[in-house]
Amino acid sequence: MANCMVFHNQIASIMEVLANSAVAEICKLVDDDYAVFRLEMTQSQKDNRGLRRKLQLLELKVARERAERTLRQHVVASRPNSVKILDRYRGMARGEGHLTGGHRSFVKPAGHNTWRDDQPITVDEGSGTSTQNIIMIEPADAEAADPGVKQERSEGEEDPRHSRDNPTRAAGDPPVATEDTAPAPLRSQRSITEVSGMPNTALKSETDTETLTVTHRLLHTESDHRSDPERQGLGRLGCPPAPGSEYLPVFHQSHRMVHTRGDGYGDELNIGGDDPSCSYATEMDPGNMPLGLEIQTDLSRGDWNRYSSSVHSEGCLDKKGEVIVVDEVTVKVEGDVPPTWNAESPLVEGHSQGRDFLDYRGSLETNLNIATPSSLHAFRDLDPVSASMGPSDSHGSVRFDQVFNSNDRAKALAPGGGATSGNVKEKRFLCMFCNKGFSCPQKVEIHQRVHTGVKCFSCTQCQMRFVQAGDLKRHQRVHTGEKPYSCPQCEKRFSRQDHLKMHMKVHTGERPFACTHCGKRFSERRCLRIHQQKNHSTL
DNA sequence: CTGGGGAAGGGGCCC
DNA sequence: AGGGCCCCTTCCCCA
Repeated sequence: MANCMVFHNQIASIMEVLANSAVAEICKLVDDDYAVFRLEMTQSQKDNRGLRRKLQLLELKVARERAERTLRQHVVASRPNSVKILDRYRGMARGEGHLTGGHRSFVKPAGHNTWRDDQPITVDEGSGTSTQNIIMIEPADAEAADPGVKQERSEGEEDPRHSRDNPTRAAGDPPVATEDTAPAPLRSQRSITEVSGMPNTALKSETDTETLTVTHRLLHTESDHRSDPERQGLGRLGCPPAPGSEYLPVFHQSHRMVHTRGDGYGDELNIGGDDPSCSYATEMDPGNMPLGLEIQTDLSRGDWNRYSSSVHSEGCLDKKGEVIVVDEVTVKVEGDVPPTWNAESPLVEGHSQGRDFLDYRGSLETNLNIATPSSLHAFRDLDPVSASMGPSDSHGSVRFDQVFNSNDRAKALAPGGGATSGNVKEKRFLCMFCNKGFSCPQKVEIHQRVHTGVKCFSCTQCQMRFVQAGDLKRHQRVHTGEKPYSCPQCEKRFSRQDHLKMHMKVHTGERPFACTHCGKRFSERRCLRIHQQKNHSTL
């Protein structure tokens, strides 16, 4: 019996040893295979990256050739050596171009609050049917030729639409018939030629070139110049101390828009950056992406993605405020500058202190396609928002005529108030969409929601969403019925003070808007406009 | 009935 | 956050 037990134990121990050795062998085999597999994977990925780079280079080359060919066809003959800047967005941004169809596409270069007399402007007003207006701004080289002229036009050059900022009004003059103001005169001779009906390919090519270049620069500098407000000790709403004196374009972008490629590289991304407090979420369907976005995402297949998590932030509720701060090292212009590179764009001139500054609009212009009203709508429709939210309604579209307050931009970039001034509230952080300056990146983020269509604040009682918390709060009075403002002259109550103010005109008989044609006065600008359109239509 | 204008209500956005 | 201005739409009244 004892022998039997001993034998059994020996058998058991042998079995255990055998099992252990088998497991060890299996593990070894798995490890070896896994190592080989990983090696192969790495090699494949390396090959893929190499092929992608080649592809991008080829695309770049083709795009550049195409752009050059197109430029040659449309170049303005008067300045053969000038740098051409294709700027589609400016025209669209002001509600011009094809957005308003037939409106003049007279634009002022972004970030450029001055117009020079030596630059002819050619405005094609008769091409309202164009679906693609391209503003070619030239030339940068003329700036150096006559640097003093722009000082003469540093103010009072704003779009008459923005009468709020009109100095004449500020001086106390009633805003009489502001709608009657003639369309913006050709304020200078800046040579802006709108090329109507230019094929998209031309613009796409330009954008392609710029995007690639900008992306490469970001990649090269990201690790060194990444800005992390939290790491810098910034609070949620804190504004950073001014680390330098340059204007800093703030690069804010929803990373989800870049991460939806689904090509495997997205796995490397940190997608945990969503702000949980924000009910907003953006999903871009690659199939529905605007053309320009595809360009960006093409780049994202490569090295771009691995950096994107640090580049992007949702920015909802101002929690993160991550920005890319691009300093002068980042934006050094090298010799091989694409024709559209804004190395000498007006933006540079706006704060020239011998520093180089690149306009990232070219890169983001790919995403600017999102910001067109139609695509914004699509953008919203793609937005699942919160679980309580249904499909987006028709509200909330971005009105570009309001968005682009050129006077603000002028103030932001004015020599006295810009980077060269000693103002405490330097507006060093630029919106990359419209170049408007802000004093801290958080403000830029909030502002840029205007362009991106990001609306973080949703109403719990309806499907409305808002860019700003205050807007939501104000909106909720619609549901609550709260009307804290009462008219002292009558029983009427209002939910908003400005509505009460407007109402008070009923009692005061104030009619500040007068028609310059017939003298009829109106209490509202809208009424005057309608009146003039119907009775004195010159539009 | 229709069009013009007044008034109110609401959203967008900037300061 | 609140104030303020812009714009728009809608409703109503009246000639």
